[in-house]
Amino acid sequence: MLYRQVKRQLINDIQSGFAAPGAALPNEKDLAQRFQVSVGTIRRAVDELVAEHVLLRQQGRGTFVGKLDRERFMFQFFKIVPRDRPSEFPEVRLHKFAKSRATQMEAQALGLHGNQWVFRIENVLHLQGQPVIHDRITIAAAMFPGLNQASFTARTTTIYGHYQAAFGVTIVEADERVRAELVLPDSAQLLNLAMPSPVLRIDRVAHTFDRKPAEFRTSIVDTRNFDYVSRMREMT
Amino acid sequence: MLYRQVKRQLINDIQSGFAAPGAALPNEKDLAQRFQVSVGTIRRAVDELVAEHVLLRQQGRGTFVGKLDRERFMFQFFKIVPRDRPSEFPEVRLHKFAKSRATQMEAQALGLHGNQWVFRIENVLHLQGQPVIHDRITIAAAMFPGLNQASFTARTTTIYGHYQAAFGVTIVEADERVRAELVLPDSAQLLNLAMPSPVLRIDRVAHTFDRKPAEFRTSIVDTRNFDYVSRMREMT
DNA sequence: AAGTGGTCTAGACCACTTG
DNA sequence: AAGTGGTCTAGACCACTTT
Repeated sequence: MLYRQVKRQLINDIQSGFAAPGAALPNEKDLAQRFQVSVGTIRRAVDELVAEHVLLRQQGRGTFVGKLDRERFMFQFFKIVPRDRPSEFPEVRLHKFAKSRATQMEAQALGLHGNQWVFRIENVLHLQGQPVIHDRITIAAAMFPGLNQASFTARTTTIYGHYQAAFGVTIVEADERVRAELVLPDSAQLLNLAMPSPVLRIDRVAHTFDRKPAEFRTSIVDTRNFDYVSRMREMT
Repeated sequence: MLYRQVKRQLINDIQSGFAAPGAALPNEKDLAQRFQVSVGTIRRAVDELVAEHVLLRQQGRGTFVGKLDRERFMFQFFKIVPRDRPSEFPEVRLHKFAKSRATQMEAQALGLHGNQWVFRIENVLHLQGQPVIHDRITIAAAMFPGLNQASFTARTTTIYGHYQAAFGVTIVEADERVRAELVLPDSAQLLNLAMPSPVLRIDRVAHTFDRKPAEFRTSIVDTRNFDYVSRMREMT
């Protein structure tokens, strides 16, 4: 299980900031020397991290730490697509930003004990010029020290890219539970929906390494013109 | 790209029935000799098929052709789970079985040209004793020659297991599009729902090897007590 | 004890990117 | 031309299952 130890070390390098998002790793021979293992063992460890999109290999160029930019967010974490059109990056408008105590449900989803402080962020996502998604995000204040509305709004990347660049929190996977509901008044107003309308509700827990929960998000989606897409394959 | 050729050969062995579901493959050394490659190349090809759940490796015992039994169906293809309970295998009740001409939408989903014959199968799936899912399945008659209601009903395994055992059609992946709708009268009656009720609608295209479409299925789900779950990771 | 897959090694050669 | 990752080889040794 040498390759497991190598993988763990590489993850540590990323979490500690020693290997920054977008930066190149040493070549495989050098890594092999550093860890005192063969190149094949390095490749096995890197193989897994590439499969998880944590690292990115480019033949002839090198191996790089994955950045949570728009492209990666769209293909890995954004599953709302137009019914008969190509996919599109949403326009995100901040609706609310607050700091308060976690509810019991939030604490459970985020693995907190007691009434820890959390940030609560609400966004309305627009597609093709129309409001389509109402997001409520909850994150533990302890994991994102110093976060505030100004810095959050001033970010130049995706929300997950901001978590990664500003707080060293790399989101690597997410679990979602989806159901159909009648829209509630607050979301109806934000999404310009009549009052009984069916909407999709998505509860997502996003995790960083070692399946540690980092974000809880509930999305209300108007699916008159958009679908939630899912591909069933592999599923490790 | 030798390992690609080996993988293709192994898939052919499964599709042709030469390697039957549940049967053991020759050991890695013998495979290496048969294909005139090294064991490492065999391992690489088998690695990928194991990741796709087409093959199953058991240390000390051997490598086996994956069977689409209840366990595999549940963890790979059945994503409707109780909100606060462990998952459960559904009781499937046949509601309709018919042979007719494909609609344009079905023909497109299944990659047919013209008004080919299709089987249309409707099921009601029960969970915890209650009707929860209304399935409409469409499959091309040409891909399932000789299928009839008697043999379909008499199957002793899952529907996908039946495709595999009786017709050599192995489902390996599925694409789904999910949305919220108000239930229509026919589904409302089958699921005992009042008449405006929000339900989940899932359009699924299931594929066999080489992404060849094999089944189109629309599921209407009562999500008052159940969720559609999805895990975002890897996503090759 | 014999047979299976699981891990690791050391090295060769190829394909691609960059200067 | 030099440096990177991608493929393939041949073999050693380990862990597990079965007889």
